[in-house]
Amino acid sequence: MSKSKGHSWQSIQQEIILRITNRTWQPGELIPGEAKLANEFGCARATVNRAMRQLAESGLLERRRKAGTRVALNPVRKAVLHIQITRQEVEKRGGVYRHALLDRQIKTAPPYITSRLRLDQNTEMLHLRELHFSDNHPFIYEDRWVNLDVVSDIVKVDFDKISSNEWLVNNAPFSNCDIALSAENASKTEAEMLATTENKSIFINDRITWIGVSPVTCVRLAYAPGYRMLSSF
Amino acid sequence: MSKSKGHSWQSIQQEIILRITNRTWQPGELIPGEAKLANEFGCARATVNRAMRQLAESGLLERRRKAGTRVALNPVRKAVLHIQITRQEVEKRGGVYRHALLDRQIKTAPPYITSRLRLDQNTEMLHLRELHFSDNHPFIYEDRWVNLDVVSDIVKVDFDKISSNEWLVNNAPFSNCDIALSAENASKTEAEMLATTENKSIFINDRITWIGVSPVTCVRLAYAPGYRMLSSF
DNA sequence: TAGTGGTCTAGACCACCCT
DNA sequence: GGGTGGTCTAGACCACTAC
Repeated sequence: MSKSKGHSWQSIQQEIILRITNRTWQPGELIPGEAKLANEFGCARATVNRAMRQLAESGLLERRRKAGTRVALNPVRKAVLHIQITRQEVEKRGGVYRHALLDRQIKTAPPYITSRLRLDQNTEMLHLRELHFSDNHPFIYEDRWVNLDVVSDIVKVDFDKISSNEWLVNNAPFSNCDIALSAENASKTEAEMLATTENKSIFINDRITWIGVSPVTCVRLAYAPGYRMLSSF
Repeated sequence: MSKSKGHSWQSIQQEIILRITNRTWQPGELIPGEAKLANEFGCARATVNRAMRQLAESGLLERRRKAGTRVALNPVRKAVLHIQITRQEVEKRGGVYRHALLDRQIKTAPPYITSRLRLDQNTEMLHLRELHFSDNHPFIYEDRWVNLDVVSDIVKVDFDKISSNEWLVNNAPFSNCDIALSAENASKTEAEMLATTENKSIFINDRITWIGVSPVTCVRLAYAPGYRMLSSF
């Protein structure tokens, strides 16, 4: 009964996890309500609520009003990806960061970009191509389109001094982001950029950021072979 | 001043996001404390706390006792991956799911497995190889090792009826999970399994689950070409 | 319609850590 | 030392939904 004066929501959460991994409470089973557990643990209902709410958010519990709380039967567990600026990603791995601007043009965006961004065809956008290095080895080849209607200041920026990635994060707030991770065979260009061979398998991170319903930028990151994106929960 | 009787934590959160995207509160800037905002919004401090705490968890704010709350300068944004059983993943995409057991043996695990799982060398483990189909096309080729010390019941299961993935999720609770996503060129075996050609780029999901400090299972999922893992925030 | 979770309040104490 | 966020409480009302 764990009469352990578990007066913090973390300790209550631990106890709940214990009973699930214990199989005291089995998958699919209805577990006691907030009031009952608050009583048992000798704490306020809000404290139990905080513990259980977080477990429900992470997918381990399923809660419905009136129906009560169950141990999730087919838990959709949620893993967290930490999205940070490339410089920080390199430095966190212990590398020395450097970036190079390859190309910078204001031009009409191709239809496959404008349609994904829900912009009119023939919209003028800023197109950037950059290379990010770690210890002087190519790490990421970046191909980016920027919506000038939202980020008009960007035309004045000197991208030899700061990467577009870093400038945008600091100067172009966004509210939403769509991410698609995939694997592709390197094109000839990508292979040259990343100092590898054509058709080598590379990790692709396609990202679109939005502020409200307006697209801010759309970027394709091609990682040098061997990259592993880590996550845990 | 938004005198809009914003009496829910969600509406307060929206207002905070608005002021950040507005640049009313700029990156790095100190924003008013909980008490002050509670006063302004006409709600309890706990309500403001709930709104800001969640924004801090998602990386948009940085909070420290005494120092106050700032708009994150280099926000480490957190995207969420939804990890679900393969059958659900296929069905959610509108496909008809089927799986096939290719191989099942209890044998000594190779060192590259035991060392990752922090198990003794020469530990006997259950090795499984399975194929998951979507609309009768190969979707995932799965290579799995299971720790029999933790999941001893598994030796009795008939994996023609249920995939190891689904059985484990329902019967072997875990507390932690490490995920590594990468891109690799298909080996000859993988190419045959996934009905593609050797060296084709495929998306790899390497996963280890733990219960406390004990490894439960370690699995390598190789997705058929064209797979995209989606996420957003 | 009754029971459950979701949320809000007003107040309180505490841990942390900047000044 | 004092100001800030982190948390807990006891109570309340509401929304949803299984029954």
